[in-house]
Amino acid sequence: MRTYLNDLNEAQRAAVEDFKGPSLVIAGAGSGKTRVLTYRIAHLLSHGIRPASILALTFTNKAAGEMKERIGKLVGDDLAKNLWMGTFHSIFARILRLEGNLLGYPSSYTIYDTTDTKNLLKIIIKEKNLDDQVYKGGEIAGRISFAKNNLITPKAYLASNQLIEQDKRSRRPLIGDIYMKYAARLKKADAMDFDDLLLNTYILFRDHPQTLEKYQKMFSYILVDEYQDTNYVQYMIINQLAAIHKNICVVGDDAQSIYSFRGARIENILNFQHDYKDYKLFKLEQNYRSTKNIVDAANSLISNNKGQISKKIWSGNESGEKIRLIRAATDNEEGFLVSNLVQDTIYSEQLQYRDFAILYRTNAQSRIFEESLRKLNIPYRVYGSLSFYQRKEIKDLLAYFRLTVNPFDEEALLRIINYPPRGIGTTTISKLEGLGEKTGKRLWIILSEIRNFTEYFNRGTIAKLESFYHLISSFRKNLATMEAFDLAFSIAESTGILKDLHYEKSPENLSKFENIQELLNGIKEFTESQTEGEKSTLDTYLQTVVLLTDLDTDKDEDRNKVTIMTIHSAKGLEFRHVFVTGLEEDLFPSRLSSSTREELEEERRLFYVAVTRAMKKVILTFAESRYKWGILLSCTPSRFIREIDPGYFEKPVQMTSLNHQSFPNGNAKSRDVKYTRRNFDIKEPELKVKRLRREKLRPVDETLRRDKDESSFDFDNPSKIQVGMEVEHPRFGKGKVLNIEGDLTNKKATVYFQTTGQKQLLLKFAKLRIIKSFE
DNA sequence: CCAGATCATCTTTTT
DNA sequence: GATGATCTGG
Repeated sequence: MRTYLNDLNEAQRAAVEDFKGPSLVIAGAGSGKTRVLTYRIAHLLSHGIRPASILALTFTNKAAGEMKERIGKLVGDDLAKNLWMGTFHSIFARILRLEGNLLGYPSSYTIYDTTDTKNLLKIIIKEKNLDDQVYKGGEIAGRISFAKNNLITPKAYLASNQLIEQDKRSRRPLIGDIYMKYAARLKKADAMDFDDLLLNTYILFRDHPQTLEKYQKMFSYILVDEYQDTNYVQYMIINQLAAIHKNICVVGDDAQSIYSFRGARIENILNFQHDYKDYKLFKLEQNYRSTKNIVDAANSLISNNKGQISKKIWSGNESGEKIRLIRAATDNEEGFLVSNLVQDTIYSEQLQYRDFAILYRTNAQSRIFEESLRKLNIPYRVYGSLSFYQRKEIKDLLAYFRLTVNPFDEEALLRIINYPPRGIGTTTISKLEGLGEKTGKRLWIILSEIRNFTEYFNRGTIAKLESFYHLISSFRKNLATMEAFDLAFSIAESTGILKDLHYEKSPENLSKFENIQELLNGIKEFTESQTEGEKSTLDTYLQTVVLLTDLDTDKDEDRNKVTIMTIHSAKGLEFRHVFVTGLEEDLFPSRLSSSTREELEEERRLFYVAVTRAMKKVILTFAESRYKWGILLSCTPSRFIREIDPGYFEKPVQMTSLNHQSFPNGNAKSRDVKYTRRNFDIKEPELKVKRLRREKLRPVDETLRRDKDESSFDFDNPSKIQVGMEVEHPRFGKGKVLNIEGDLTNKKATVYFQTTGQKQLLLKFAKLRIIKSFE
């Protein structure tokens, strides 16, 4: 039983054994951070501390699940099961289910995801008759999120001169009002967004001292993972909870702070010593994961950043292989080279698919790797991108579930009131919304007394609305008694969603049908996983499902697959071989994060995270040209490649050459990869059909499109455009026409042009403005 | 009111 | 290229 301490090195062991009082664990990449956390918790448990008095906050649900499993193996599942362990959001959601009535929320409140939030904001912006070009849903959502993460309520927002001034300067003075309205609408719908889960928990504890005290006493030990990525609210809540016992252990690595865009404050970890004077510091500096070469390369990269906690990460492993750098001509070739290299390596080194990860900066890059892997019949799993739960058919069905659990959930109601089509159109819906505004009543209430509104709706419409009301009501009757799966299945069936998709067997519908099946299977699994006595009704299912990400729902059959994901989602994971792709200026580092030093340093930390995921081998790739918004443009290799000391690369690389288009003497040439013996007779039914359909839709996708602003674009006489002419693209600037393919007079042509600026762009596109013509 | 077609906008990163 | 918003003819 006590032998587990022998699994740890000295620093780890100290951090595990010394569990009283505040401690700060600075844990470099691969230094056994998770191991320290799990063993520390196991250690607490083996000292007789009750599991229910331990609060462990992790970054993903998956991390929590794995940790629980490992703790279970050390000290027994029955102990591990009762730990309070999960993400900030899921733990606080749970507390708000229990205590939210103090703030006026029922325990069946709904959690709005990002899409719901944006939709609601769009509605509000429309209602206020504001220009949706100035007030864009996403940006307003970001602003409101920023406010919530900094404990600024709508009232406080409107009272803050500074914020109002900022908004005025950005010509959006009414954001505060939108925020106020938004908060009211959420409340009216008994709903919270992601940020509310944190903000409301803070408010709950602030305004209800007896409740705070209950949890302060209950959680005698608090552990926080990835502390460098906590934001202000999270920080405040942790401090609230830890105030009595002060047995708080935070673990993190300032070099891996990559979430400032959602309010994470790297200072939280830097200031821990001020917050808890008698803190103990533990530094884990030995990297067990990666080879010497990888660790040293990562160190040489991160040393380009200024402010960090001083530490020396080192590896006692073999020196290992050097980093490979691969240049590809296009993004497509990048996918091709990477996939082939994966396959070759699997053969030559006898590896498994799961040993490989392909990482990138933006989700949009996933498609190409999917296609190229599919062509080679390599199984893969994409994480993130369009999360399973974000798909239309899934959201539709979930909306029925949500409405059944919480009929005031307006987003859900509006989503499905006419899906599948039941003759309730936009006119009716906007009348309903207008009534809702006017009377202050929730839409569901209006529906319930729809017969009183004969002056607004005609008889037919009233009948339709009433039957919708009865449909949902009939589900609600079964809510308390029926099992989650049975109810879900009967909803999917009686709404006609299942039949609809099954009836017409187009490939899209088939995949939708399968997705819905998968969702239902998930619910089935959920029903079965619930222990005896626990209710497995639909509302308990919904409570967990919103906060799940793809990462959390790993299945056995997914285990031996190549992993494709953003670097952000790769945090905390490790793979034998890691491809870091798309290493080009304006992509990685992102164009939007290249303006200030702080932003650039965060991008660099992100790259650091990417490289340190690898155990044995790192492969960096970049393309010389890439499609973006359907436009081909040429790219410059990322500065980050040059920031790694050249000595860590496979062949000496003349770094200066990276500034230019060409590459020196055979370095990492595309032909380094053999791909002659591949055959391509592969099955990819989905893809082909999809392509055909698209082509039907758009027989000529290189159509020269007519711009609305005809005065500034010379399309009345497109034949004027000639090779050699100087032209201007609204986004990419001035350039020269290189080549024209197709028929200009019929406005069906591709115009290639090269910009004259410092960057060489090659565009294939539509909108051109002539600056100087060939007279 | 609806379905299909066309337009418009978009890309960081996530709980 | 892909999604959601908007237009159009039935």
